[in-house]
Amino acid sequence: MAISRKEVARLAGVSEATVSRVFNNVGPMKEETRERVLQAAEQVGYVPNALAQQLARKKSGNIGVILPFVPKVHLFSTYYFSEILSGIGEAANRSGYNLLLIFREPSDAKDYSMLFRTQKIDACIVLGARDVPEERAALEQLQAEGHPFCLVNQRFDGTSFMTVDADHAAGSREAVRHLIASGRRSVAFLNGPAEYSSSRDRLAGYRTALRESGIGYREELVFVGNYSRKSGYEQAELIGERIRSGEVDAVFAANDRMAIGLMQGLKELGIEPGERYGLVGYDNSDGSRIISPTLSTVEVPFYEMGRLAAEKLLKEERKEADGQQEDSLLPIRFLARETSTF
Amino acid sequence: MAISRKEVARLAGVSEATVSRVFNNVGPMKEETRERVLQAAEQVGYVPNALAQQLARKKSGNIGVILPFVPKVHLFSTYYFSEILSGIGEAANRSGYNLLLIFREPSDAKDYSMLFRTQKIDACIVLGARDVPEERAALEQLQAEGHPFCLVNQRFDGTSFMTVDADHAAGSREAVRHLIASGRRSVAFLNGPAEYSSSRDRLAGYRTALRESGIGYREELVFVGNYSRKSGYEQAELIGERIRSGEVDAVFAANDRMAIGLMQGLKELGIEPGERYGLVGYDNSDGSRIISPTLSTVEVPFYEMGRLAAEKLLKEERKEADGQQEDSLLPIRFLARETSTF
DNA sequence: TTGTAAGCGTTATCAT
DNA sequence: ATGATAACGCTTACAA
Repeated sequence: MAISRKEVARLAGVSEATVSRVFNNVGPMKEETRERVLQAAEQVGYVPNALAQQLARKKSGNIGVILPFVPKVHLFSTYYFSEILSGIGEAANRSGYNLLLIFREPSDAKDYSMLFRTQKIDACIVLGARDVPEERAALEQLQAEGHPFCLVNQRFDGTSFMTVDADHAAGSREAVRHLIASGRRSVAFLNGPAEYSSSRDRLAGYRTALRESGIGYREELVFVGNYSRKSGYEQAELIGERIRSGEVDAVFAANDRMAIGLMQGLKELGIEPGERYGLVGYDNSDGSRIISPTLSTVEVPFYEMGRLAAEKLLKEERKEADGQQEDSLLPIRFLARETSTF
Repeated sequence: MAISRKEVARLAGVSEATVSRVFNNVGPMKEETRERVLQAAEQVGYVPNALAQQLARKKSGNIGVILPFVPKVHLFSTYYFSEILSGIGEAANRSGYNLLLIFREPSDAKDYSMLFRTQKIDACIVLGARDVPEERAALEQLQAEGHPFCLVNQRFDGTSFMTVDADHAAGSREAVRHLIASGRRSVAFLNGPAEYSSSRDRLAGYRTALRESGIGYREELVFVGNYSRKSGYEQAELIGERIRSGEVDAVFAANDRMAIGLMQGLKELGIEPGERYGLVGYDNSDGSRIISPTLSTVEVPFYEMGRLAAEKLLKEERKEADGQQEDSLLPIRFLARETSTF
């Protein structure tokens, strides 16, 4: 059994309350008493019991991180989650919070509220959310019940959910502008599902860039995958035809994985990126540097986004936030590489 | 404030103890009482407070997962951790355990023991451990204090730590055998740091394969990187020379990242894999399929390893283990792809 | 500056 | 089959 305050108190000749005070560094206390307690604690190897603290404080000290359960995942980039998670970890660590990992099984009902009501977590960060009724309902419930949470890389229109997002419209606009500026005339767009706000943002950026260049938007040049490499690969035939016919001379893909899949598919059809067609991906994933020719892409500050989400949440926990915090979009950076160069 | 047993008890006209019994499904009880309680709970929206349960049970219900803190990580494969983590998640979820993520900062002293003594976790899984004195000491302390833990993909010789590992010696042996069988005569080995047992296992497998083929082991054909792509890239010059001189006609790399780095470095020197030299990596990472030519590699069941580690631990928690569980090595699978084919 | 004692919301033992 | 009640180990008024 563990050593408790009691023995420390007895050994130091003080009350249990005093031991607590010393360990919480609260209230005034004689330096001598302090040292006596600390020494006694050291002697018996006492450390406060976190469970008891949590119960007494009514705080678990845990931040829940909800992320899609993706065994054998190749849907999302693992890079994406690793970076965000590390960012969250850094901020949480620094504030003495722990991270409770929660895999959101596709099957089970999204009842995030339960995590709060059972006091397992004090706040949570939701990754990989989609704008579907089920998810919206779950988040609205959280908000209604006053539980602090923050979304990363996903906004829900018409709500006031706390969110950390990057400026995907700007990133996409730049990517497409680059393609046009380098002489491409007809840029196809391989987007992801519209349930992700980031997909919608990218579409907006794509359209903006076209408009700014006086190029008409043509719906038949917009293709949709699911962000997996396979889904990019599968569009190769269709898009390849357009390239052959000269109808398309560049593709902007909503992420690197799809871009890479597409690139591989087109290659099998004998169509190489660069001269033949310009290609830009999105995420600056490891793969984009590995593939040959190297993939032009857009860098997203995932790590920063995770860190920021945790910091916002923690700030609110400490009540430092007066209601609204500004909801700015983090800047992205376009990276020109070989696939978009002649 | 949260609703507690009290109100439920009052509303159902029973004692608080009875409410607990119903929720824990313990002891005999009249079906009618049961329903009355459940209904009352439903009515006021009662859910048991996890913190109170944990304190009373002296169990946090958390499994700690310790992993290296790797911001902007490109040292370890994120694929590696994602897979293992998902596997752990599946097993833990199924048993009602939560995952507490703990980033091991390179700087701070490894005091895993504290996590147990404060009762934050009931058991833990250590990822990415290295066989260095500091780490050994921390783990030995855990064992001495009787805290259950399990290592994944890393063994410590001379200890009886619970471990889940894959048969890297066999995997490496097969990889090298394949290279030799396909006509290569002089296989260099680009290994990772010896603090990882998996590096040492691979070396053993490499040597076994050579011996079995009657080829002498030559230390000067063994190179060491740190598992990063960069470290593979940096060996290109040295290894390239050997290839040019005909001293080396194949390379077995201890992971895909180094293999890919090396491959890129050699390419810049005008040396292409396949005909010129055979190359085999290790991990079957995404990159191995993305790169061109595709990288022959060895598949490791990371997901399974994570799942197994959690299951072993949970079995012990439930005292189902009679001391020793068998410590078998999970099988790996060699995948021949383009870089090792003529 | 320190002690006393009332929670915190359960679990689990012992009666009844 | 159910009720009382003592832990669990801490935080935090309130008293002294």
